[in-house]
Amino acid sequence: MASSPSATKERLSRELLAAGALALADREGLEAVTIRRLATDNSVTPMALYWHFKDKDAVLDGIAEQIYASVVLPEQADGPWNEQLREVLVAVLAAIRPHPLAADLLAPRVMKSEAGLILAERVIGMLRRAGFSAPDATQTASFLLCSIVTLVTSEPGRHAPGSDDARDELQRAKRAQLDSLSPKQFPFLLESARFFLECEDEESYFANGMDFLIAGVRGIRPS
Amino acid sequence: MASSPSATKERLSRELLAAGALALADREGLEAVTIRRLATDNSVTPMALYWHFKDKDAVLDGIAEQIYASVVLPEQADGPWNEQLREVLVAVLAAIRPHPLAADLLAPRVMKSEAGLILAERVIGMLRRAGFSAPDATQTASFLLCSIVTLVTSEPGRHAPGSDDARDELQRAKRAQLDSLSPKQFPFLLESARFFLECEDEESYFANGMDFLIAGVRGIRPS
DNA sequence: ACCTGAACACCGTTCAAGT
DNA sequence: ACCTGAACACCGTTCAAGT
Repeated sequence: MASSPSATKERLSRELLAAGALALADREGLEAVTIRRLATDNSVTPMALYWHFKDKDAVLDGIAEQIYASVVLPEQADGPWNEQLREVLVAVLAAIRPHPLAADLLAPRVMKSEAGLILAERVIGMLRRAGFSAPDATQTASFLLCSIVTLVTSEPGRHAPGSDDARDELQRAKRAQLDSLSPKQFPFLLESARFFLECEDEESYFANGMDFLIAGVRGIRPS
Repeated sequence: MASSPSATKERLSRELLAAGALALADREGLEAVTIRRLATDNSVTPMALYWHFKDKDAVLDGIAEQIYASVVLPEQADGPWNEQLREVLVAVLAAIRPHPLAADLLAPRVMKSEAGLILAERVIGMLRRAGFSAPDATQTASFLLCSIVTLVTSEPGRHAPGSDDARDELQRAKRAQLDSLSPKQFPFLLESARFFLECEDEESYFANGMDFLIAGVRGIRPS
């Protein structure tokens, strides 16, 4: 059951533990990420983790750090601000999408890792050059990054953790609940029910989201 | 220390408990909301709560329900879709703003309360009338509601729980971290540091956010 | 219907101690 | 430097029992 049950007993390390924690979160959700669970998965005492991390929050910081570090930022180039911005946001989205169950950690932790700082610097810089004041660029950049996370965490039919059976069960319950709504009071919700339960076309969902965000920025951009 | 230490020993009830839970979350944050803590605050055994709630998650559902129920939806009127939409989003924002520490609960729980369902129905309906297809209206409505939450949870300088001293300490630490960044590598971040730490003009922050969202919707709206 | 008592399996964390 | 052992204070939850 160990997440990396290599017979070669490797030394523990911050990076190794963080990688295991991320993998665990991806498989079983964030609630499964527990000091004690990580310990047994790494064949070690719970207290061993406290050598590598200050406390549990630092472990979660480590998970977030890994995801931010996996963002492959496009080369700095010149071109229309909106195209540049889009490229960066697409890169962030691509890094977060593989980790829907860990994404809840990200928003409050951008400024807690080198990779997150680099990302924030980049986005703020782009907005500044696009004409935003310093406070507006700051707030908009922060909101944009959170929005990418939201796009992933609130995707309809996001695969929850747990066994397939458990998920089917939950899916059925949700459908039953929606279908039982009064057609007089909730006509649109009834029509929308199936689109809440699963995302038929993920690519167009995310493409729409990106378009929305770029349009939003354009809308409040000082001319 | 009880949250409602009324000498008149009232009977427990779902609503009373949920109200106490929300008040507690507002004061001390969601981590403080614990079955056992609620029990002692209400001078009762932890197990007493299980009569009124299936489990802890149901308690959290109760908190979210209260916030959604506090949304004062504007009268249904006809007028340009964007003005109508704005009014509704403003109403949602007004309901959430008083509860920044509980807001993290809201996004995944819209469809779990009557008030949330009414809200979703309303927004989807508006988007449908504005020309959106059923799937697009569903996804956009869901994203919009999450975005209002994001606006509140990621407001710079959002007041964290804990004593004033503890917060000042945290604030100082953050400032120190930001100020210590390399000016060559993070020029924009340094310029932005103060705007991360506190929001100088809350009203313009939220007004900007609303403008952003409406512009986003306009941007992806089918003509 | 509404609440208590005792018990269980699980947490995060500290502190002293080992190598 | 890196890990263990024992212990503490806290969780959520079940089950049987009381009124």
